[in-house]
Amino acid sequence: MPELPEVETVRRIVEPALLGRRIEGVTLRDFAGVLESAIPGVDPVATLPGQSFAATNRRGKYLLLRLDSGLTLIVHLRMTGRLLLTPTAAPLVRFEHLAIRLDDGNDLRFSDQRKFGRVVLASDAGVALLDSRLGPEPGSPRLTAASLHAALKRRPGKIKNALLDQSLIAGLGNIYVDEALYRSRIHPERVANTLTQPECVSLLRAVRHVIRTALDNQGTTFSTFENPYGEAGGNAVFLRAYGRAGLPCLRCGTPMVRIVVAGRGTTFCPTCQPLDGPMPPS
DNA sequence: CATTACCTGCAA
DNA sequence: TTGCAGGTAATG
Repeated sequence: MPELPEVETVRRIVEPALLGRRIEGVTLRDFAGVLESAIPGVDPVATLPGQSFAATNRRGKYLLLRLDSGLTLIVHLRMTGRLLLTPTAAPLVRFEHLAIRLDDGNDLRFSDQRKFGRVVLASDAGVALLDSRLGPEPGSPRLTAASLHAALKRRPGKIKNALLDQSLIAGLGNIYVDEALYRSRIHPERVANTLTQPECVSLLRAVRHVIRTALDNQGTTFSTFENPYGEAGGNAVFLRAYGRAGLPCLRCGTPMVRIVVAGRGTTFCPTCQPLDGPMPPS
């Protein structure tokens, strides 16, 4: 489940491999829908060859590969998408739907066993539109406990739903939302607009901690995530909530509970994360 | 606001 | 054989 740390891990690896490289050819296989155009009348397969990679950026869970023409390939891995750097000579394997041939003997390939991920060719206007739909990055100085508190005040739904909303904060997904709520001792079903200012301070600190830790460990590989060289991330051993249903809470020993919130499997500690708010001092 | 569709490998 | 995994768009 690639979230911000996984996508940023991918970006940091592909950047040195792509900058200055020229696209020599584009191959689409059975699932041609993986490559889309957001520009009417522009066919990516015809347009991409000859263009070179000029910059890489990331916004939330979107990877932005900017070309010297000013166009950008917007990549979203969704759940099982992978961006791979592979020698051109290596045969395309199952699930590799798109191969972008570079001028150094390597391919940039997009693999996805579930056909949810996309690579979209967009103009600067398309990138700006995407940017406008997303909230601040977790590390942005524009995001403060006060701004988070104010935004949550307008949210009558559950805090987990709010944190999964990319227009509130960009880049969080199921894993890091559960981790951040566990660290800040907030029940995932707490009504967002009831969070106190101190809870928002704690929650934002927790969000930044779990994202930074995952980045430091090149992302979480729970089942499928791999970086562009096929290597797993090292953050799974640092997870304290996600995937631990039925196991003892690492703080108090209470068995962790699994519920469904926002249609997602959600793991939390019923003792450390009470629905009625912060625990009174003991 | 919440829930479902999309998709398919895999565990139970 | 069934249902779970989940990011996002679409739907209720």
